[in-house]
Amino acid sequence: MSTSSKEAILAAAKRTAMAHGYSGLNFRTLADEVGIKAASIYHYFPSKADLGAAVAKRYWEDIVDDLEAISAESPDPIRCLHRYPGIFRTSLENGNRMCLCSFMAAEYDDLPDAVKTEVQAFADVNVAWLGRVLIEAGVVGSVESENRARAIFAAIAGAQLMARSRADIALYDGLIDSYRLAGLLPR
Amino acid sequence: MSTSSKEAILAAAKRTAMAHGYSGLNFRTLADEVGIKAASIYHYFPSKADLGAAVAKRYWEDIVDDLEAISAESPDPIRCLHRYPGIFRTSLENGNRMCLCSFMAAEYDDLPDAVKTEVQAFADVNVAWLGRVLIEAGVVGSVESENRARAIFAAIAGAQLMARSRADIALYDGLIDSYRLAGLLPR
DNA sequence: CTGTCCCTACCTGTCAATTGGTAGGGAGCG
DNA sequence: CGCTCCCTACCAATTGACAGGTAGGGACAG
Repeated sequence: MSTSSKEAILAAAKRTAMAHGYSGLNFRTLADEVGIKAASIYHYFPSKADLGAAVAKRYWEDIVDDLEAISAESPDPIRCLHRYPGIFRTSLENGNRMCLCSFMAAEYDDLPDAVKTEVQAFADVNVAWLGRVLIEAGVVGSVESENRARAIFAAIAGAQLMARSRADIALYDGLIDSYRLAGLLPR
Repeated sequence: MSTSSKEAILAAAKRTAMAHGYSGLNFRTLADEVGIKAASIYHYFPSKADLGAAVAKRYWEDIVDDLEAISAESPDPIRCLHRYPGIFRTSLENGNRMCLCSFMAAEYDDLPDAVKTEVQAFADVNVAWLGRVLIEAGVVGSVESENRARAIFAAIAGAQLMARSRADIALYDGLIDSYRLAGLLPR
């Protein structure tokens, strides 16, 4: 097969979790989408918690790739910062989905520990990248960079959440514009 | 009884939904908390969708009261804006819970239409209040007030989400500080 | 004052569907 | 043979929902 079942399971689980969260994942629906039987998923993932953790981990690993791609393609750090909101915009474009880890942040209380860890890692890699680029761009000093990075990350997650609740990408774009106008993001 | 069963159901459902979302609501657990049987809830709410809509509606109605209280107690609109983040902070203080409607915004795809309506109403009343106070404070003109209000609302919702995923109120406070430093919120 | 009627506020019992998870088997490959 | 990959056939628990019953109280006619 061109893609293994394990990869297909991860891909389908990612799509589902971005629309319905961790609690919205279930083995039968997932198996149908992949074209195998529910019990077969247990061959690759011993439990739902393991699957959830694997999906969340793969999710932030993919985001790291995207961030590195932006850095590689845009030598100008300001240009990188301009492109950053596009990552979250993509989820909305893709069937009004949202960031897996934002959804799971809401589900925090019901998440297995292994999944919580990966959700936090997602925020960490985003904040790390943002902090680095903010310093390069000279937007803030190294002391404030992490706080500002967190603020940008949280604000964009909130914008995505609000836009999703109206199924309105233009609302997302407007919020990003407002963040720039207000001074949270560079112009 | 001092409080009717209907009110007790609404209160318990609110507490649960703020921690586990709409999908986390279930009639048996709810009934146990109230001290009645699951079937009895149907006497007050014909379906889970009706219960969800009633809880979300009550939620934003209570927020309207809180906002009016802030306006009444603080003649200075800047002081009102300073106090606004406290509303979302309270949820975190209360067992690391989060805004009911932020949670439900994530669950958007699985929400009955009646519930969606109330979730959007929550955002509307917040944005309306913020927009009004922003104008009074002279932070922005009447043209930009709604956009800025939405930006503040979304950013604070995002801050709450991020703080919840770490069960860390200090993180929330830090984010609000950063919003002020960056110019999104008035100093 | 009394019997009838209907309402509110619950209850017991049950159902069908969905869920995460398990036991054990089989086909094919090295 | 042993390993990978996937299957059939289950199970127990949970869930939203429903049917039908009952205790108590108020209203009101006779």
